[in-house]
Amino acid sequence: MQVMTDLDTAAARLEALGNPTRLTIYRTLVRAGDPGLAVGQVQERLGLAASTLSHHLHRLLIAGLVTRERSGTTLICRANYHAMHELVGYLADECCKDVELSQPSADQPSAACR
Amino acid sequence: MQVMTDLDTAAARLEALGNPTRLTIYRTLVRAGDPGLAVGQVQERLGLAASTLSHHLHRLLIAGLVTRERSGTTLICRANYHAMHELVGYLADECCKDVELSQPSADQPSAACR
DNA sequence: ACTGTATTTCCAGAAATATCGAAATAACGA
DNA sequence: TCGTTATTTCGATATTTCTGGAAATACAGT
Repeated sequence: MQVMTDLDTAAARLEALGNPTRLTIYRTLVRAGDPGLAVGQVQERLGLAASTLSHHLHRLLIAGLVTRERSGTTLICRANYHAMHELVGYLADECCKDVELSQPSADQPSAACR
Repeated sequence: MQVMTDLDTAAARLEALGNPTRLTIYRTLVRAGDPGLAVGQVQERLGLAASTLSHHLHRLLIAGLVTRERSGTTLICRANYHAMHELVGYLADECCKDVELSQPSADQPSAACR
């Protein structure tokens, strides 16, 4: 697994997920799994204004956490597991060495969790 | 490990970490390890205005990601590994079932990562 | 009590964010 | 090309966030 080295990238993804509405959207897409969901289906499930949803999806998209693919007039959205995995890997490196193994840092190793 | 069930709590922690300055502060505290760092030491290392640093530390504090303890006139800050571990666990449950095991959800299981 | 050090709180301004309705765009089918 | 459906972009407003200087608070030592 490729370790995310860019702190700003990690921060951008954390910020993208750090909004209850967007985290709910992301969660919905994760649970939808491989087939993904059309924008309209997400809107239906969450009851957001179309423009609001579009705005949040855009944020998730530019953060790399969601991918989109056109299928006719509808756009299919999917959670990008790779980006999330990178992010979790980054957090694990920063804190919880026991969740994911990583190259030892020059600094003193962080204490084990729990 | 206790699974974090509150989406809003997760979002609050993600938001707290989703700012480059705060992520840097948090990272600094993680690397400082068990002895922690005084607020002034963090300020010294990162070169922030005292009030700005105080503001960000407060955000991390109320998110539960950092703990503080007074030692004389200085306040010692430490990364709260438990909170981070909970957060990583939550993200893993939402996305990457292969990082952490969790109770199966009623919805269809999310696809494996990578 | 007074002084010095460490840190927070208060204040204010600039910038970013969240929300939603209305209008615009994209793609399909007839 | 026209109409319909799906989605985004635009515009506008209310709220929140980020930043840092100045003042206030907390503690220790004398």
